[in-house]
Amino acid sequence: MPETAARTRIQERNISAILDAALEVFSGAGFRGATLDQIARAASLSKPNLLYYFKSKEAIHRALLSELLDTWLAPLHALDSGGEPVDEIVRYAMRKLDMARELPRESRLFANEIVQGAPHILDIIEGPLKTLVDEKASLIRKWAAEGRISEVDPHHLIFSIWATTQHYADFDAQVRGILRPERDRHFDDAARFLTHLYRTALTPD
Amino acid sequence: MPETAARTRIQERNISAILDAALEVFSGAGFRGATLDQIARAASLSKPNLLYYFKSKEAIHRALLSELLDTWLAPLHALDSGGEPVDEIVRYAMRKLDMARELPRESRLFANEIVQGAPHILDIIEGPLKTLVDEKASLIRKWAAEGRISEVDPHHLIFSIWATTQHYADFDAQVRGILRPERDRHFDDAARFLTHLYRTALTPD
DNA sequence: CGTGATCCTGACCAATTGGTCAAACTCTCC
DNA sequence: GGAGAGTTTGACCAATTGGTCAGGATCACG
Repeated sequence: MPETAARTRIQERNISAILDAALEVFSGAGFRGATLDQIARAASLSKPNLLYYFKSKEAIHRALLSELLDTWLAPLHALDSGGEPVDEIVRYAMRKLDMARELPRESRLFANEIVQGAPHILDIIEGPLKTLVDEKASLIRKWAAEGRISEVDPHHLIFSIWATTQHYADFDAQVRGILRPERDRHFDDAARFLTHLYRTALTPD
Repeated sequence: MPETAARTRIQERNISAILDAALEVFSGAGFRGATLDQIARAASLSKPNLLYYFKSKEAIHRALLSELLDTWLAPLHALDSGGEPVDEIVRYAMRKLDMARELPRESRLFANEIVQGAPHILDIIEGPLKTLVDEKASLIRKWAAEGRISEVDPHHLIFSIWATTQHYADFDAQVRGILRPERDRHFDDAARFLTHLYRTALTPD
């Protein structure tokens, strides 16, 4: 665990192996449900070797969360004042839905964390995340004031987009259990449904 | 842990104290994150005394889930073919939102379980729950075929109602963190937003 | 090749956890 | 008030868990 700025090839490889293994384990079991042995096994390393790179279980978890936060919030950052408002919001929802499909482990990592009261990231939620959301909420409110989308509460609009899209990653077990024999094209169906939902609700008059 | 049919007053009191304590602890920490000591403390009982009433941690968890399942699905059961379709569905969403407000622990109990792959209730999801949902989906499809609501995928409509309403219980920490100083009337705002969302999306033409 | 830094491991540890058990206590009901 | 069922507990246990440590293996580099 040397604090040198540059990383050895070995460090590079092992640290990313650990983070990947940790993502797998933490996202499937939550912080407390995950064990260092599981992570070590998944990373093909010995437990003491894990602790050579990260000084504690918490340190791994913290590193994971902060590594992934930017990725996770990128789509909201990309919500731009440039385009056509309704399209812009629908495209945001679609981007989030894509992320639920392609990064389900990341989604579940945050879901686990937040369901249990967000003990490790409350400061981020109340700080940078709140700032970002408030900023985008202003934009949406402006669009509504200009009559370019219908009058909706921007915060709750954003929450509903998070909820409906992340649902397909976080509650995957339930979705699959209920859609059972009807094949795996359910992300396409979800995309169609959500597009309709938000387009009709946001289009003015 | 006598298997007698009728329950002593003491059994009555202690079993419900245990289930209430377990709901508190399991919903806040997940199955694996919860400990018997925590539950025992919350129920004001000794740990061996807990295990006198339930023979294992799993048994407590199982009892909780099955006790709460009916309550949890009642609103969907109540979705009736009688009323005006759009009202009926919007009222279903409102009932679910009320439950998120009044029974957040129950919501988080199920959320924890499902996020982690639903290991203890997969059979219920794939069995009775799927049956119920498929049945209500048929009803919704019928309404759409009759032109009384717009053409939407009924399964994804139901998922989106679950997602948007339970979000306020399951991700409460995040919602509160972001809405921070803006007071606690956010359930009313959510109700208004969701009513608009589903009413506009479901009203035909 | 050698040497210092980096990397890795087996053995070990203290704390926690789910669970057991025999003995003691307490309630109920005749 | 006493007998038997029902209730409670302290002491205990084996397994698991997060974490340490001294020493050995391996790498980079002059």
